[in-house]
Amino acid sequence: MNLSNGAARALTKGAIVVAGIKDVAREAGVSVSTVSYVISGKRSISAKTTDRVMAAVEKLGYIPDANARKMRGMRSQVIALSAPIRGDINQAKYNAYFLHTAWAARNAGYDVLLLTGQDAVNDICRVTEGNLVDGVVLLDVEENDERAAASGRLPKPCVAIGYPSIHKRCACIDIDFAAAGKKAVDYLFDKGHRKIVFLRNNESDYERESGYVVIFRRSMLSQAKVRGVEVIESPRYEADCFDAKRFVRDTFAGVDCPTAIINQANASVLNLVLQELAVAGLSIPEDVSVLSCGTYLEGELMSRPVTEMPVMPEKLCSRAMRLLISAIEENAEIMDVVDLEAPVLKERGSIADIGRGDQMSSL
Amino acid sequence: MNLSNGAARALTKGAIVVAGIKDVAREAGVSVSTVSYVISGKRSISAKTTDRVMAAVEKLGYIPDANARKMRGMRSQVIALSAPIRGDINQAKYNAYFLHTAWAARNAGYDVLLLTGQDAVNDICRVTEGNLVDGVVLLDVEENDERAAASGRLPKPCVAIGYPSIHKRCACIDIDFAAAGKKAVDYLFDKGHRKIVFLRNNESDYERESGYVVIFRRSMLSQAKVRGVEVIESPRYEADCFDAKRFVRDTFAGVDCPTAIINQANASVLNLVLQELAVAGLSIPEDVSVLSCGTYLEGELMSRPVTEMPVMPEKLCSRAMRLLISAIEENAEIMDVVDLEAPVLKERGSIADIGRGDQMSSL
DNA sequence: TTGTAGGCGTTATCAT
DNA sequence: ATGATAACGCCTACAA
Repeated sequence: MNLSNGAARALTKGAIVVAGIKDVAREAGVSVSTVSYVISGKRSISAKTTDRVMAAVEKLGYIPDANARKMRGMRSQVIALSAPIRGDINQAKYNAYFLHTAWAARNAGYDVLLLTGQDAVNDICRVTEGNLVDGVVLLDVEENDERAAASGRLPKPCVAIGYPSIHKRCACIDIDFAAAGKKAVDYLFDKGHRKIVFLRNNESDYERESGYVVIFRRSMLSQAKVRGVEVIESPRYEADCFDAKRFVRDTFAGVDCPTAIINQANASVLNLVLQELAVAGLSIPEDVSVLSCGTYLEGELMSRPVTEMPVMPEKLCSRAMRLLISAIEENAEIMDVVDLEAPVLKERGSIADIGRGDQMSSL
Repeated sequence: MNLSNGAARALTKGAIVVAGIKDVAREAGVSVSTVSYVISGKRSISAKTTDRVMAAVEKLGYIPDANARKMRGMRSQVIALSAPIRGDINQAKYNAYFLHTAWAARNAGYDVLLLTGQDAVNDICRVTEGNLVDGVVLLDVEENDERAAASGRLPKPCVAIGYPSIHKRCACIDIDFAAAGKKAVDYLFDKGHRKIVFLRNNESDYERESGYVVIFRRSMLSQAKVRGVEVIESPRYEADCFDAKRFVRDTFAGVDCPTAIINQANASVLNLVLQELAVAGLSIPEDVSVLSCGTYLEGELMSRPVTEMPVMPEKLCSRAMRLLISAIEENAEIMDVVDLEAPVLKERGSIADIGRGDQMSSL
């Protein structure tokens, strides 16, 4: 008999009583190990004992202490999600990734710890080395991402949603934006377009070399050169400062104006442009074709459907999570995995074939 | 001398070595308690010893195990953020709250654990009783919120951003939407408006009695009755299915059409309406006045500025966090706190005074 | 089938 | 000023 705490061991936290495994054991009239085994199911226990124990668990509302459990080398069942807030806090694009990551994690029995601090590398080290989390997902990965570069030192597996140039021991999941840039040009080329305007993303994303934004643009421009397609770039703008009226006026005023728009801006900006095109009397796709890339317009309220090469957060998140879980639970070696998904083009009738259909392009 | 593990105690996790406090102690040639005190600073240690210990900490990259720490009754420095995903996963409105909560938490030295599972009450119990978190923030609170109703049983403090009818032992932080509904009507009344169209939020929010949406509408309608203001309600619609063209046509076709819009829909819907108003040749505020409520348009890309009574997530989140932290760190009794902020009206020139200025209303 | 006991890494309470 | 050691709550090898 344990003298020091054989008596009522129920702890009071504030006004609320939290039962421990010993309380359950006493209530059920068995030993603590029996309770533990009933719960973990790692040993066969007689039905009668099991019932008594479960009844006690129910009665006391027993929930094992997550920390004591982890001290025994068990997993914490928590995934860290790194999404550093850089500059303005209005990062609407994160949202889908947050939710889908959390969703995928929960389905695998994990919770998500949100790391949004500026000092991301530090935070990640802290929670992995402190055994707070079992693995890490990197969001909003830049071309030269210091988190990905530091992932080599982490004691837990790590997956990036994105494709940084340095990715020591950190798996990468993304859409193949290089292929996407090429495909966008080829697709429009095949439909006869020879002069295209590129509607840029807001400038801050280029400045910090946000991975996909840069890769797509670079590849698109290079393929345009290959095909002999002329590309005009929209003027640069800061987030929430885009002048759609001016853009439309300047771009589509002259006689030899572009026949298509490749959009890399977000849904709001694109919506404003569509609106201004309508005001200017230009109809889609008769007067102007529109191809949106790196967006996901299906969930957005657009003033008209737009053909796009979407990035689907749900898919990326669930694949990233599957990979991470396999590393956590089956010790799978994922460090060298680079999984770039081929881009998909969703036709929604915003692109016209302007009929120089004599050429063919190979994908 | 401890025989069982006095030797090299550095644990290997995967290929990475994690040092424990014993390793640091051995490296520095001191006892574990000395290391602990150097780190916590709870006892004065000679400068020489301190230096040796810190050097060892640096060298080994020692980071205390968060779990062992918590076993000793320390805080986990983690806040749970409950934002159950109901129905579709495209809950863009959550985003600002996620980021601002995380931001406020980090400033106070806490991380955020995201709980988005369907079974919110269960998740909250699990993480609070399991000592995974020090406190809970409730998001997207409904009129009859089961989480708020269950908060009485939680062993950790809890703050709701919202104002549910039942809130046992759970503090509430929100904007006073009842006052906001009243103020919206009074403001337009004072400017001479006597017939108003209410642009509803999407239907799912009313169905599940999302707190603020319901409270605002109810109070607005009741005050309209008091003032003798006629209110037409926009047709119901599901998320992402709003027909703006039709709404504008049906509402502003006749001779005796409304002179003002009170908007409760999100920025996308409102943008579509503004667009259609322009197409219909109606200008703001000359032909139609617009007052948006429960939105936060400042961060959005609107086709024109709109006067609004904004809900500012940053403010709510930081107040909620302050309150929660005071409960956690100073054992403040916050259970009975209900903190409803007076609504603010941001003029942005979308409302006309149509000049029956003979009446005055008291706020 | 069930009970006993040791240990996970840390902090706090002793003693030195 | 520093060291040894007993908890914290749980899991599991070993004993019965």
